[in-house]
Amino acid sequence: MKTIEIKSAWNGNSNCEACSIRSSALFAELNEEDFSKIHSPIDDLSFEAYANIYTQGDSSQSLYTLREGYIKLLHINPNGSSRIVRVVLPGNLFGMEALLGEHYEHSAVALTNVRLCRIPKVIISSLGEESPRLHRQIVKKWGEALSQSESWFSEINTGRIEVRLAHFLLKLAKELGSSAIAPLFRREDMGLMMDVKFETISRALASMAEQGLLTNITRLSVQIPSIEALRRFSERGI
Amino acid sequence: MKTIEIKSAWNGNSNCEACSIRSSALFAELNEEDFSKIHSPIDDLSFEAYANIYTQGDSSQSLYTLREGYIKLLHINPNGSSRIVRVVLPGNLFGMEALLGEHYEHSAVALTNVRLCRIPKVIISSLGEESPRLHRQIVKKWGEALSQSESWFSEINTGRIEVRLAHFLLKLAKELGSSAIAPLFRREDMGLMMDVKFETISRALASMAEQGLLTNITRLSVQIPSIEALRRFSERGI
DNA sequence: CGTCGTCTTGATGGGCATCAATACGTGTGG
DNA sequence: CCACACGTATTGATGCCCATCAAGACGACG
Repeated sequence: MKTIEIKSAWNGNSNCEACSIRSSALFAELNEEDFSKIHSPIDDLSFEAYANIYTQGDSSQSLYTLREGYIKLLHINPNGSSRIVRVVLPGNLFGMEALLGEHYEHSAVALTNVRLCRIPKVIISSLGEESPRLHRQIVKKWGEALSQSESWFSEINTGRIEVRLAHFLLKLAKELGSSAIAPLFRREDMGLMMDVKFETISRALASMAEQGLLTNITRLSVQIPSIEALRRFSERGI
Repeated sequence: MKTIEIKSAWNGNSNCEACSIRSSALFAELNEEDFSKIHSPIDDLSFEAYANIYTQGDSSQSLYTLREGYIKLLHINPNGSSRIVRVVLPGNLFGMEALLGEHYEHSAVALTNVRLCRIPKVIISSLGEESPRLHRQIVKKWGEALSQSESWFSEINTGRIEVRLAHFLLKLAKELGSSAIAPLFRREDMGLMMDVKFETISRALASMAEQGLLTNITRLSVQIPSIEALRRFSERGI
C-alpha cells in the first residue's frame, strides 16, 4: 500500500489590495477602510495537479478564489458514482457553501497545478455586517457561478460527443489570432465532465483531428487551427 | 396560423408580512421596519400551464418566488436546441440574474398552473442598501439554487434512463405512508430534463411499471407503491 | 531498461434515436 | 350527443452512437 502524498505549499498571507486579479475577484469593490477590517489571515496556497483541496462532507471553514490553473468540482452520488458539476476557471469563486452550511457539498480537486487564495468564512460574516459592497460582490460572484454551472451543463451535455467536445474546447481556448490552443485534462476527467467514458473522449479527439478541426493532440493540450471552423462545427454539427 | 394566447391573472399586490410561505421565501428575515421601506408593488400572479413567464434575452426587471406549481427554466443554445437547466419548486427563487445583468439568461415556462410573486429588482437594490438581513437571505437562496442545480444535474443525468427517472421521481414525490405520488409533466419536457427523447421516457415508464416499481401512470402523475423499492432501484440499478 | 499509469485503437453488444403507425383524450362543431 | 380533428402518448422496427472488454502503444520515472 502506498501513502498518497498531497502536495501543497503556503506562499504567505495574501495582500489583497495589491492582488493582480483583484478586479475580477471577490474583493474588487472593497476600499482601503474595508481592508483594514480584515484580521484573519487569507492564505495564498499552491497545490499540485490532482491534489485534493477539500472533500464533500468536510467541515466548511473557508471559501476560495482560484488564481491560476483549473479545478474540478465533483458531486459524489449516494451510489458512489461521481460527476463533475463545474470546472473552476481563474478568477472564479468556489466553496461558497461554506457561507450557508457546515459542510462542503462537493469535492474540489486540482486538474492542473493551481494557485489559490483561502478566505476564512468568518471574514465574510464579520465584514458583511459592515460592508454592503462585499455582500453585493458575493451575490454577483455567486450568480456568475450559478449561471456558469447552468450554461456549462446545457452546452457541454447536449448532442453528439464531438459537438460537446467542441463546446468544451471553445470555452477553455486561449486565442492566438485565428487559431488557438486549449488545455486538455486526463481523458477520464473529461469523460466525467461530458458524461462519457474516457475511450470515447479519445476517439472523439482522433476523429476531430481527422476532420482537420484539431491538430497536435497531446496529453495536456490541443491546437485549434481555426476557431471559426470549430465554432461552426459546434453550432451545426458539420 | 393560430394566435397563442398567454393566460395569466393578477391576484393583487402581495402582503408579504402575512404570506403563508414567508418562512421559506426571500423575505423570511425581514422585520416590520424593513417592510415599511418597500414601496414598489410586489404582484401576486397566476399563470396557466405552459404559459411563458419570461424569455431568455428579455430585459430583466424582476425576480420571482414560486408559491404553487412547477416551473421549468430552459437554456436555449446558440444552435437552437434547448435544455431544461432547473425545475423550480414551490418556495424557490428564480430569475435572480435580474440583479446582475440587464437580461434573463434563460426562459421560464410554467409546467403546471402556477402562482408566483413578482419582485421588482429596484426593491432589492434599495432595500439592500439598508438591510444586511435581506442580502444575507438573497445569498442563501441563491446558494440553494446553485446547489440544487448542481445536484439536479449530477443525479438526474447519470446512468441508465430508468435510474435517472427514479431519481427524478424521488425528488418530486409526495409521500403517503410507505407509498407516494409523483407529478409527471409532458413527456417531451421530461425528455428535455433528462436529455432523452420523449419516446424513451414513455418506454422507461412502461418498463418500470412492468417491474412493479410504478403503478397508475397517467399524463400528470404516477403512483409509487414502495418508496423504499424505488430508492433501492435508484441506488443500485436493480 | 522495466514498470506503471495513461492513452489509443479494435471488436462486439446494448441503449437510445429515429421514423412510423396507432391509441388515447380533449375540445370543437355539426 | 356523436363525429371529427388535433395534440399527446404509446408501441414497434431499425440503425447509430457509445459502453464495454481487451490488447497494444506511449511516456514518465525509478
